[in-house]
This record gives sequence, structure tokens and C-alpha cells, in this order.
Amino acid sequence: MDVKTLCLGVLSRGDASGYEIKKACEEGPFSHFQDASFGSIYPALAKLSAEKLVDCHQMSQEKRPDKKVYSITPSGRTALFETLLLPPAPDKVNSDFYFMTFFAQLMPTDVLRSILEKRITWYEGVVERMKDCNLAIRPPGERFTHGLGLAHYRAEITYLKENMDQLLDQIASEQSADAEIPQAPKTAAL
Amino acid sequence: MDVKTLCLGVLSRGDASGYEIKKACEEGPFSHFQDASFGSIYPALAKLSAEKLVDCHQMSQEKRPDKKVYSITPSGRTALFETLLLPPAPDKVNSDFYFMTFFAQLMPTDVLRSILEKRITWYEGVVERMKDCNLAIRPPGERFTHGLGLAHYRAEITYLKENMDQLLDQIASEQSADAEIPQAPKTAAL
DNA sequence: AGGGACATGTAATTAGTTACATGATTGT
DNA sequence: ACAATCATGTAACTAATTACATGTCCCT
Repeated sequence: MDVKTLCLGVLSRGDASGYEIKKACEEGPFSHFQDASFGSIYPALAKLSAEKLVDCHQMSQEKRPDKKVYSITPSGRTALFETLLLPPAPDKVNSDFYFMTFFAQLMPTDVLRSILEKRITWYEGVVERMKDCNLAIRPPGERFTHGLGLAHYRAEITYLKENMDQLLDQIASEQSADAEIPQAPKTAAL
Repeated sequence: MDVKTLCLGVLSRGDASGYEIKKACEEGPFSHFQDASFGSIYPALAKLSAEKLVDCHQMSQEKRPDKKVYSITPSGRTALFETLLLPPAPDKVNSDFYFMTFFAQLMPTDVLRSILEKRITWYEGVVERMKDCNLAIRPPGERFTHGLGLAHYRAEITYLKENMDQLLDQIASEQSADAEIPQAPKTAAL
């Protein structure tokens, strides 16, 4: 989703500064399917402000730098509703991890094993942190999306655990056989 | 993965033209986790050619335009191996669909239902097409990645089917209750 | 004294997409 | 006649990232 709509989405849940919006995308509830950097968030908030889709009030804090807290306006909410009515763009998954596993047979088994284990550990941590958050207070869409993410991560962990040893074995045996038959096919099979 | 490495990956499986590389990303085995347009593929192939990582030979065809068929060179294979040894960049999932389900309670239930049903139908089609491809002839990494993709899609389909009616019901009842309590929280809960 | 969290913002750069330009052949 | 598939390539554009600039407080 474009950064402007992402900001409107975060602000629809309550007031926030640019810094806090970044955190919501990094660690918060949006971290699993959205991303944005300061270099895109601050200009997006400035534009939303100019379009009167958000209000901004400066906040002086003791022992902390001043911050600008943004609130969504009624027209901002309308803009968010309207975006939600548009057919969603197809998901764009760009995964180096999948690319690597696809070419697993070209990799040394120790590097491959390390990558697979890191992925499992990472996702197990994600699942643990997700289980800890209090969903009771959240609206149904958030709970649903949360459960969908969990289902996805759990399925990936299960598959990786059940199949990684077999993959590693197959590659180890193919790589020793490769010494005898070092031929690549001349035309790609789709 | 950057388009140059993606091209090397496709060419490592056999010779191909720019047009065929595009097809591999659109319909072929890379379609689930990679994307690239002509505007990035053709310049990438030109650069790879200049760096001698691929060879190019013109092919005249009857009743078809000429095509340029690219082959990966030994140094191209080395470059691909080396990229595969680098730690993979974290996955970048940018999903409008997840964003929408997150804000499901802001959407009319009929629009939401239609989006959920389209997603299920789309993924069921993907799974059907994936089941049909002959994996016996493919290397272990490709089989593994294929199974991982299938596991993910099946988990998502299962979750959507098991939870969408409940979500729709919850939203329908909340929306009628909203008429009585029209208050938004003032500060976001992460 | 050095790093990390807090806090905002701009400028340079990158990496891609979309649209355009061209043109034959095949199917409806 | 019109769209789709095959086929390559460039130019304009977009949307983002990264690096830079600035500064405080807190912890080790």
C-alpha cells in the first residue's frame, strides 16, 4: 500500500507522530505486510496535511525532542474508506529466501543449513511475539489478519522442519554424483 | 532479488530470450516470489552481456520476429553462486489484501466478502496449476520451494475458509452497534 | 566516550514500472 | 477488423531507500 494510505491507516487507530508510524511498520501490527522509511513517511504526512486529510499539533516534551502529533480528519477517514473500496493490487512478494531455496542445489550444504535454521528461528520468534499481544481489545479485522499471519508463519515453520533434512541429504548426494555427470540442459523447461 | 541475478538464475536452468525470462517470472516457476518487467529485463541482459556473464546469439525464426537467445557463461555461473552465498535480504511482502483485511471493520461487508472470495478462488487456481507440474525432473531445491509455496497457499486457503464467515458476522453486528457508540480512541495501542 | 532511543527533515540515488515505438502472425 | 502472442528496446516517470544533517537524553 502506498505510504500516504498507510499513514492514514495507522492514524485511523489513534494519533501518532511520524516516528511512531515508523515503529508501527517496524515492530507493530503492520510489520508483517507493510514497510516504510522516514524518507517516505515525513513527506507523506506533509502532503496529507496540505490536503487536510490529517491535522498536526506540535507537542513539547520534557527530556525528549518536540514532536508533531498527527490526527486523522473526517475527510481523511473518508479517503481511507474510499481506498479500501478499490480492488486491492496483487500481492508483491519479493523473497531472496525463496530464490535461494530454489537454487539450493547450487549452494554448499552448510550455508544452506544455516539459512534454513535462521529462517526457522526468526519465524519462531515472530510467532512467539505474536502470541503475546492482547487481541481481545482489537477490532475483528485486526484479529483476523493477525490469525492469517500466524497461520502462514506456522505453516512455513512446519514445512521447513519436516523437509529441510531431506533437502540437505538430496543435495549432498547429488553433489557427489555431479562429479560424474557435469552436464547442464541446453534449454529451460518451464 | 535484483533483476540481473534473477536473469542469471533463469539462464542457469537453460538458454532463454528476454521475452522467455519475463514469462518465467509471470507464469513460470519464479512467479510466486519474483517479478520483473521488460523495462528492467532488457537493460539487465545488456549489462550482463557487457560484463561477459552471459552470451547472446541472434536467432532468426520463420513466421516469428528474430530473437536474442542468451546463455549463461562460466563467469555468470560463478557470479550466481557468489550471490547465493550472501545472506538473503529480508522478505519484502507488500500486501494490499492484508491491509484491507486489517481494516475489515471499515468496509461494507459485501465488498469485503467479494475480496475474500476472490482471494480464495485465485489461490485455489494457483494450487491446482502447481499440482499439475511435473516435479520428478526438477532439482531438489525447486521441488522444495514448490512444496513451500504450496504449504503457504494451502494454509491461507484453509484459514480464510474457516474464519471468513465469523469475520463477516462480527463486522455486521459491530456496524449495527456503531450507531450507538461512535467513538474512536485518541491514542493508538501498538 | 560511545551507542541507542527519541525526534524531524532534506537531498541524492536507486531501482524499478509504465508508456511509447515498431512490426509480423495467428486466431475470433 | 481487432485482440493476443511473439519479440526488442528506450524514455519518462514514480516511488521508494539511503545517506546526510542536527540535537538531546540515558545507559554502560
